[in-house]
Amino acid sequence: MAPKSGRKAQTRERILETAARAIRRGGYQGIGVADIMKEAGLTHGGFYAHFDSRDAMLAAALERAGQDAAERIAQAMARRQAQGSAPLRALVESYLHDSTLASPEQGCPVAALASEMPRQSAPVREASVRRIEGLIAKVRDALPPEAPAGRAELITSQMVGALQLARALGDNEAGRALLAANREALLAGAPH
Amino acid sequence: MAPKSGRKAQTRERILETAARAIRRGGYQGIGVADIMKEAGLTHGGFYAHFDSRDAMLAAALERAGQDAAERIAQAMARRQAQGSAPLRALVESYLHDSTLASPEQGCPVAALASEMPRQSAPVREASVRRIEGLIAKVRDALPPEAPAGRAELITSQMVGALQLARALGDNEAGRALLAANREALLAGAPH
DNA sequence: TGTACATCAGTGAACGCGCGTTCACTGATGTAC
DNA sequence: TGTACATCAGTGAACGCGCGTTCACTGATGTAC
Repeated sequence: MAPKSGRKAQTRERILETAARAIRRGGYQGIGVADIMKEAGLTHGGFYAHFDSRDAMLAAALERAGQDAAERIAQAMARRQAQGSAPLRALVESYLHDSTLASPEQGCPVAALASEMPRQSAPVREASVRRIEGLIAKVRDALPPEAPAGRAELITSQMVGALQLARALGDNEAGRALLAANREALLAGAPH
Repeated sequence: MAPKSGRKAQTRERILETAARAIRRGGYQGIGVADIMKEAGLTHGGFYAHFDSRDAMLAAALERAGQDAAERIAQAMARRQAQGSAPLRALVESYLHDSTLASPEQGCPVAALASEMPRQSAPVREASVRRIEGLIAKVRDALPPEAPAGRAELITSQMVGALQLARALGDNEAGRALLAANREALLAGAPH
């Protein structure tokens, strides 16, 4: 693999960051090679100097989107934990915050893409599986060690489903009410 | 509107049923006008005698898919209730049955399409909102009347999220384990 | 019952367009001496 | 320090293809008398 610090590597990073946002905004099928290159300030012809195919780029962009979202969530959790919230509370309040309704392109790629995942090519599906497992692991880390087996899977399912349904209902009263109901249920009885 | 029993109306029904299966299998973007007409045994040119546009067909197909899925779930629930299951148990066991992993085209269109919904045209988004509300209402009907407000929204979020994540993990041990964990959690303490 | 005509559902060729991909080229950067 | 050449990242025109949509036409069905 080429060194990461050269000019070409920097350009590749820029394309990848653009794509990581684009797939969360428009879905796997919602954005084209030319769009992404243009948004990254380039012309479309250069694309294949950086990726073997559109599909290879999608897999890489998904991974990048996962890293980006994980960092953002970690920062939001840290702020809440610094103010005394328990880890699970910090996670749920961050993941299901009202502001996530309006900014899918900065949010969790699993929530943004879940129903499209089974229909992708093998490399993209494999990257999708890793993302889901990573998300479940992050939830598990926020649970107290005595939590029963399977608890992380449940919470992840509910959070992902809630965020998707809320977004489909819209950034309005209905969507926010569904989010709020899920937040409260997930936190019922949880420590501060 | 034209009479529903003529030859043309029958053909329209056939296209609609085909499309209702196709969008659950391939997503809103995964299937074209020509594909659907071919699968319905027709040539693509006739499509516009039945629908104003591809988009109008998508909205109608989503509604049809919802009716189809609602009927199937109602039948599966009835079989279980006849054997003594409480309504909620019958619903959860039907909705999250292992067999749903392999047959999205006969399943719930909300689970099949949720993450694509926010990106569709206004008519399709409106039809999507109606589908989600219909699903929540179906869950509410299965709950005992003393259930707290918001309970149907939670259960719906968890079921939709679980089915999507399980499908993305694949029709294998990982997917079935996630489904099973969610079934058990939703039924913990529920009456038979 | 039969004939002539009108209606109408479905056909298939054609359109304009946007997509993923390729490739010859350009201009900037780096290297040799 | 300067010149000549090689390397390389990015450009932009071009390709083949599939898509949604249109439309002149065909052949079957229905109606009038």
